[in-house]
Amino acid sequence: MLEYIVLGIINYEDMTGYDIKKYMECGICVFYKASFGSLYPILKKLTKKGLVTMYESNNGGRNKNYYCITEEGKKIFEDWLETPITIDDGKGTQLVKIYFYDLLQEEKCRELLLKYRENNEKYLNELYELEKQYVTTRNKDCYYYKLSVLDYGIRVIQETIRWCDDIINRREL
Amino acid sequence: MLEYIVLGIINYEDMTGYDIKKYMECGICVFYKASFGSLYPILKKLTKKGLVTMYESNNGGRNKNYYCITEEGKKIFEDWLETPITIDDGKGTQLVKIYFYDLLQEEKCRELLLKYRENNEKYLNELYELEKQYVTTRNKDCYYYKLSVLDYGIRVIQETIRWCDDIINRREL
DNA sequence: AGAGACATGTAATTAGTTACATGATTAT
DNA sequence: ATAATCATGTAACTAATTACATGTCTCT
Repeated sequence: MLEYIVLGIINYEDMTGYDIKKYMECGICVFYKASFGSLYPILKKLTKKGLVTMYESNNGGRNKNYYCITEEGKKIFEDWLETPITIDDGKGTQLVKIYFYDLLQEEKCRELLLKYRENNEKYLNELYELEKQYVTTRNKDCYYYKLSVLDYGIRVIQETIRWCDDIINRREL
Repeated sequence: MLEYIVLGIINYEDMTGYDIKKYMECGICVFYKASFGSLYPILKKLTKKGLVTMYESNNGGRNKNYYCITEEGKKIFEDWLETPITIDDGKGTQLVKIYFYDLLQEEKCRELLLKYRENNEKYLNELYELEKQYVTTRNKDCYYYKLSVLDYGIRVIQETIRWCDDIINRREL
């Protein structure tokens, strides 16, 4: 996951590892937090794979290692970006893809968002099913927090669907 | 994390690894999904640590490996349960603790939930700050999806706070 | 001179996944 | 009989964290 995020970020602009971390802290952090301990090794790995290249640069000051995406890196990133967003991990980290959706054509974007919305609807129905089972087979009072947790899942998915609708229709946020 | 969930589940009732997985699929799955590849090794690890014990049982049918929590296991689990829920991971997996909150005394429970609510308020303000920076320093149209992602984070936290209020006040869900 | 941010990295560890492998029991 | 579900496990791999280690630059 982080590999793709890194590719996506340096796709906008060449950056150092340190810059990438700072960049992530203004937005992507909502879904994903990176540590230097994962970031630097990933930059080396991507270099070895030929998806990025490194060059040193000293704009007046000290030497810094800048990373730049290669053509192959761009391709790998774009393929990832265009694969549908899955919800089966339950953590929503896949949602980070949407952060980069301004790179997609409007039509593709709409298609992917509608697909994602649809998957959320399906998942929501599964949660409703689970809830129904709880309510009918168990004593409600003993399971207050267990039901609450299910309710939380339902609320988040409901909000996700509303949000999808809003961004698909480009409503004022 | 999964270690504590496993402890929490067999704390209710002795179970096999297979049972634990089934059990998780009715509720906890909202936050956490386990595979057998992680579950079985964890059961062995917990046994080695002395937090659970294993016994074979054949209720008429084939032999199955049942796991039972020890006194020490209970202690470890309860300590984990009573430590405040963190939100800094951004994935919300820590929320799974609430699933087990019926084990806590009402007062402790309320205290932990209020603390969690408070942390969410703080985090929400950080997100508002980020959003403000985006809106003032960048061209809004180029950053539509980046802003959307921030907006999503904000909405989820807002919903989380509402949900906290509802369960603290034991409102009908 | 010292604090704090900038900058890069490694080592040990933790936590988990996927795929594979095997076999028993139950319902149709 | 055969498919589905029950049941247990291992091996190879992936992904990440935390703590450590080092040093530079900028501002006050």
